[in-house]
Amino acid sequence: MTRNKVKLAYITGDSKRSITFRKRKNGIMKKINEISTLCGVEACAIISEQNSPQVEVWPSDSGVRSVISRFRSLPGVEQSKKMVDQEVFLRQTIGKVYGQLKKQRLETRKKEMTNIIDHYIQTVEFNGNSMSKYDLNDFSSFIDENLKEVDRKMKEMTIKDQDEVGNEVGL
Amino acid sequence: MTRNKVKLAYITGDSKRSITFRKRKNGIMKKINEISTLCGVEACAIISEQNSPQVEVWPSDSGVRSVISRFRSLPGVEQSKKMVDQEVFLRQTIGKVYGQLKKQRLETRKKEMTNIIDHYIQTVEFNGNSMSKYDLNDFSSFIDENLKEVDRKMKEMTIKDQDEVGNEVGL
DNA sequence: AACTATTTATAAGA
DNA sequence: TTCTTATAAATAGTT
Repeated sequence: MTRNKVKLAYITGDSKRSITFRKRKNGIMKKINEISTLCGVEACAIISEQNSPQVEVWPSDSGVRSVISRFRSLPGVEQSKKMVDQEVFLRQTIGKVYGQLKKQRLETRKKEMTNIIDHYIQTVEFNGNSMSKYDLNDFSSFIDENLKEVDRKMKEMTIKDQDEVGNEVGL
Repeated sequence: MTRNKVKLAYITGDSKRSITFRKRKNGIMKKINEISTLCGVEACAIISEQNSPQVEVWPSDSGVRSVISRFRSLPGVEQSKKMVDQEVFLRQTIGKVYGQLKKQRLETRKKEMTNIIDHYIQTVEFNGNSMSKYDLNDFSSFIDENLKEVDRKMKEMTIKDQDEVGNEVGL
């Protein structure tokens, strides 16, 4: 897709395939986060590791998801209108405490993800095979990359602007 | 991301959000298929519909996935080498019978997806809520779009070349 | 891991 | 809604 157009077929070169896998997996995870934030929907991707039964799950932010989920369970509300309010409120709240949360966020998110993945592993049979193994390594690197960008942006801004940063990074 | 740069925050306009949702969902599904084909991995995305508990699952082709899955369960093989052979064989075989399958493919794929979704719904609790409803409408439109492209390409080619088409469409 | 030349995705507009 | 098009984003090959 760039220096050359790539033919849509299995990449036989191990090194080339690994690089493509890592790049594209990150791209998909980014887009999962984006559609979740932009459209207020729950979304995740499940991508197996190469040459192993290990499975990678990328959930959208679990806090946002659980709020949306609880909101949806309210009986008889005008959901589409209220959802907007809920979202606005959620983002403002997150923005206000963002400074405090920043340092703890990496560890917290890892734990959330571990819980979510455990939940899947306990309950999902994927493609007919029970999932019994998983790997958090790639989550970590993806998170690290995102946090770097967030930290850079935070340095340029005042406290007053931080709820906007919260939005930008899809928190 | 194009005529204007879009801010990563919830889109409050219903119409705009719907359009973005549909476009981006298709984009993600396309990329899921691509990474699956390019890297020989199992992949799927689970995206909820807006304002509803309905869930959309886009599996990579279930036939390919089950073959890969069975291959992986073989004990003590050099998986990375054999996987290449397996993939090549799989693609050639699919290519050879592609002409025959073409007409039945839409219906078959819908059934496969129904089965997969049913499997998820029976076994997954998603975000703490049991998933009990789903919607195949968007699958149909996505499939229809793809089939259109496939059919167009098929008309330009001889039987001899069809295994290549099989590759191109990620079959 | 970082860099760019290109391809691809997509927001607006028709 | 579908198509078009200008621009943003993703990414293949390279360093």
